[in-house]
Amino acid sequence: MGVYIQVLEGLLLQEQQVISSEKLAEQCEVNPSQIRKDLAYFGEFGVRGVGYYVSDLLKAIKYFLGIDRNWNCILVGVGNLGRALLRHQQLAQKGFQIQMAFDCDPFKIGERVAGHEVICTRRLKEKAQQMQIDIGLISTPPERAQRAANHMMQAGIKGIVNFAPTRINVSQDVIVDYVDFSNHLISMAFRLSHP
Amino acid sequence: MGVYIQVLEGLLLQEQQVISSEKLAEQCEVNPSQIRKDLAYFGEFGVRGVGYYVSDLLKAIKYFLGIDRNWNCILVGVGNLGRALLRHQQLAQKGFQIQMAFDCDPFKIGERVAGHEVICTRRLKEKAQQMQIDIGLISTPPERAQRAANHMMQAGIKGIVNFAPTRINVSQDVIVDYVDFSNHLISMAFRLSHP
DNA sequence: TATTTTTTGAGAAAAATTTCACAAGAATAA
DNA sequence: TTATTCTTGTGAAATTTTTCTCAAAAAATA
Repeated sequence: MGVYIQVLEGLLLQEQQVISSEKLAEQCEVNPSQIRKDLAYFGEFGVRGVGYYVSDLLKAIKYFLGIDRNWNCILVGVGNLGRALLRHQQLAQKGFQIQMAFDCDPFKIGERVAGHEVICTRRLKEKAQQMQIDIGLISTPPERAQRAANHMMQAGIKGIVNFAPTRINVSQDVIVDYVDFSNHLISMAFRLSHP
Repeated sequence: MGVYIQVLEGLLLQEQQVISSEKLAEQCEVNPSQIRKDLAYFGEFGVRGVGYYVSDLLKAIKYFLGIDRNWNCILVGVGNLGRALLRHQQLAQKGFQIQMAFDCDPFKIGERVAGHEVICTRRLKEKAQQMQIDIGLISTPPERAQRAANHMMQAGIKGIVNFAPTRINVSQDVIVDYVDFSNHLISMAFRLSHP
């Protein structure tokens, strides 16, 4: 689904107004039927004999995915990855704005990174509740991920994206998504060794 | 599959020698049958009535996935994400060693990042061929990703992990894997808006 | 206007994945 | 030794996902 947005935004930039499922499929490297099924899932957006209107389709997808608005995020763990996330343009552009950055290292607290002052993690609840925070990003070392998650839960955050390479335990009403680059490299190693 | 490794390494650290598919499933948040099917795929590693020997299982999985050895990697694009990848301990620990870093920005060329001197991307072919490079990582802005991929293909690299949020075109014998964090945040936004 | 071409939407078919259910092997207890 | 308990490996069943196929709608052409 994210691929569709990526490709459609590219088309918009090239000022292409209409695209068929076949052409879109080519660029996304999937089957045309797949695309039609996916898009039909949230309404009839195509026009038979014509294709899909790029701009309308993009709006519809974004609305459907819930990214037609801003999502307030906070980040815990201002290491290398944390800094990369804080400076990442792409996220803010897509409406995922990292509003605050936390770390428990006294040497980092007070430092400014990409326009944010690094705050002590213990002040997370207090600080995060001043603003409605939707999503928490964890980029701590694995051994501190659970504590970061606990702080986030105490602040009432219901969505956690965990970049630390470890599982975390959360209450039932909290959604966790795991991101681990090593998995991609492992998958690559596997594919290269089984030609 | 990557989850299994993560959890098993945790168990190894806790010096737990044996684990049942049920317990492993619990920690990996999957179905026990799933685990047994997956593991049975590359041989009979369990012992009925007992479970799986953590250390043996880990070795077997790593062998099967092709990560029982080192993989030489290079990176193109020394921006924020590139720096985070260069400094990322996890990757090197898993045997994915980033041997060289390239960038086309004259201000970055010559700079040292995590023990690597940043080299001009035009010298990629020449430099990479001095050592057998297995995998190329792209962490450039999207508009430079294709060029980075071309350089990698010219150097004979057959596996590309693309962190830039754009599709790239490669010859048939090259494997590409796409990594895009925004997709994870999009998926989170979707799940939070459809409770 | 009628015919041909294009392309969607959706039901049917096919393929892949996940889960169930249980025989069989291994350990423990009686 | 024999019975009981545990837990794997695997064929069958269920579910999900993907692909195929084609009627129907829209545009282009004659």
